[in-house]
Amino acid sequence: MQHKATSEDVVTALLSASRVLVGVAARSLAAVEGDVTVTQFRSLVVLAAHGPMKQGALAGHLGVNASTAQRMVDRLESSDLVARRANPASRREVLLSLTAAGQEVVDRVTESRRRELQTIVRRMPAEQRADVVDALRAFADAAHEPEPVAGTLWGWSLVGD
Amino acid sequence: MQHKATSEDVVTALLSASRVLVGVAARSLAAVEGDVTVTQFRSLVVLAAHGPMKQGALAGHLGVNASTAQRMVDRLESSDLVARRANPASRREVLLSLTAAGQEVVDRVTESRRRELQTIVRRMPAEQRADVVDALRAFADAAHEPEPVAGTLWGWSLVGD
DNA sequence: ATTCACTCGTGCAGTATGCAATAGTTGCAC
DNA sequence: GTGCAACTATTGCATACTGCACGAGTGAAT
Repeated sequence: MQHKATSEDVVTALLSASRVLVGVAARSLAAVEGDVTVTQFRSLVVLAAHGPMKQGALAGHLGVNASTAQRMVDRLESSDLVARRANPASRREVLLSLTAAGQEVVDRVTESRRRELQTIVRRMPAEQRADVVDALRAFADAAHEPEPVAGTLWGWSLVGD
Repeated sequence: MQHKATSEDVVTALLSASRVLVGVAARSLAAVEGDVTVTQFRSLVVLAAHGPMKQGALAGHLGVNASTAQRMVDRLESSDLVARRANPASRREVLLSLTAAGQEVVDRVTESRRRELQTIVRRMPAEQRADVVDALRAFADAAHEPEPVAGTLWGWSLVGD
């Protein structure tokens, strides 16, 4: 069983594993669910990862239309999760940044996700963990650690970014 | 490096791998994008996997409100991807089933996804593939192959189901 | 016959999404 | 300096997704 793994087998295993990973991500977001939508959360993650940016840049990272970002930021601003401030250098730009509350949402979700994954991992025999790391690393390498998934629908920036 | 994998390492590797998997899924859906929305596609997948069912059942599988399913089916019916037919046994039920066109959409996306994963897997050294299978299987097992992810937001039924 | 549970359908409200058009800002060429 | 082109944010319009609440038809149990 160790020697004859067809790529079909691998693909099947990958699909199976992604079901789990996605379930984890979904639950971790639901866990903090304080009205924060998926897309809204994606925005928060991008801002947390890359720091303050223009609205257009955010739209680019999310792979959505500028107008979509526009109105999402409207709502995030209302919820006090994101702050708009004028760019002193150029009056036509608006700089977005996370508020403390926004940062806190990101932290809570991330924490929840890591905790749940830890729980699963601890159920695995310790000797096998090293194999998982190697295997997944090999997979990710083979995949090229992909282009930033332009225009993604899911923006799994969620899962890391 | 083979002997001391902390669960932190594993979690990190998992997060990294999920980025890849999600990217694949996103692209495979975009590839066929003929107006079909994410949610709509999820519906098609569920129907393809479990066969004809009532609207309420579909809503349950998707983890959405019955009214959401209701109107989504309205649109899928307009697009001729799903057919409503009365259940002869009980006049209060409506049975949903995939049309040929609907089945074809599912097939195309699935095919695209598998093909892309295959491409990645083939880039990996063959000896390592067996490890990946074992590792991912162990992970999925440890995760319990989760409860149908009730109320999922992402419904990665997408990825298999 | 009445009551209760199940199903589907609809109205209402809020969010997300894209395309197109508008308006203010900036830089560059002339 | 005037004017044009590019950049940025914003708004209008149309559609889709989402949940909650309510209504209507159907079926089953008492």
